Amino acid sequence: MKYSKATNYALHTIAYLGLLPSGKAIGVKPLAEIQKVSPTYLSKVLTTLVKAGLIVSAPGVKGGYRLIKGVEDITFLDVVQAVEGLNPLFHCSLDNHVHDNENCFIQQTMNEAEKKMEDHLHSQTIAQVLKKIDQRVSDYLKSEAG
Amino acid sequence: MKYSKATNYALHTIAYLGLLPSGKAIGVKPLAEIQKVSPTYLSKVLTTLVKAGLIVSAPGVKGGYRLIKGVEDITFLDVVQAVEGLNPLFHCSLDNHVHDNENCFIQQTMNEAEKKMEDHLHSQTIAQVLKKIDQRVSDYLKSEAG
DNA sequence: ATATTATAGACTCATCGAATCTACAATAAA
DNA sequence: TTTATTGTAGATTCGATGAGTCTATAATAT
Ligand code: SF4
Ligand code: SF4
Repeated sequence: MKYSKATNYALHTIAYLGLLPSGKAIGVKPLAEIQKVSPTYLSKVLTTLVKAGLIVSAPGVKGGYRLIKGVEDITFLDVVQAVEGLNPLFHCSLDNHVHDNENCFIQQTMNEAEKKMEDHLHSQTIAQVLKKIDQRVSDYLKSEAG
Repeated sequence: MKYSKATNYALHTIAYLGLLPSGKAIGVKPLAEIQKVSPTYLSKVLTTLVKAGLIVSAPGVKGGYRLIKGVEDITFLDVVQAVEGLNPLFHCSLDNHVHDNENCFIQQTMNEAEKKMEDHLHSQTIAQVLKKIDQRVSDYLKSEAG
């Protein structure tokens, strides 16, 4: 079990967008170049973020992607769920309702555990990334922006 | 991202073993029958639990699987990690060490979140499953034991 | 109009979960 | 010691899905 690469790309892209001057958009090409991924694929990932309401996109010459909300209002959970979806990590194997799913302690425990993880992801914002990010990372991202 | 079916089988099997009289072993066939999975595949899953030190196996006529420790000493985390492994859910995409991995807030946050989940899984034991398990489940398991 | 940029869909490829099959090793009971 | 029983290991298969490519299309600023 592991997070998809798409989640990785999404998190990094959001952080990168947070470094831009407010309201400024940037195309997928430089974003893809930094992360060493193909533009078309990254675009596909970013489109899911658009649909999730985290960023907006605009075609055309001065188009690209930009944040909607401030980075202090975007949580890790927002990004992770936008990419990974909302299905629980653990799912009961029995389709037939032999068991009382409501009161099943196995499901309950597994879901509670997942919730703990989600709670933490919800408590951390992208703003904190930009604050605490290692200076070298910031410099690197800025230099790659060209 | 989701837990494998193997984790599901493992959790249920451990719970089932916990229902047996102390020290008694049971073969893979009834275990597989209850969970509607092939014996050979379940055996493969259980072998990983053997290697993880959660259960012991014995070949031969009166052989089978049985628990080593009491159910109050087996945590969800034990079972989950035995099957899913120890690799973190999130892994940095950059091989080259352009960034300071130690201080990266993205990795840090994702790993902390995973740890929250693990902490909860560590706090819950199989004993609690057997205590809180819905009576119908218990009855079902026992009846299937034949 | 035209260059630029995002989007959508079909498609490919590799990986991995899930499972099967078979051969083999170990053990208790006869 | 033989024999039936049971777990183990390896090779192999199958399908789903993550990851990515390619191409065509739509939208927009200049
Ligand atoms: S014990 Fe819980 S998780 Fe397992 S089959 Fe029953 S309801 Fe599902
Ligand atoms: S920002 Fe963190 S997770 Fe991303 S590439 Fe750098 S070290 Fe890795």
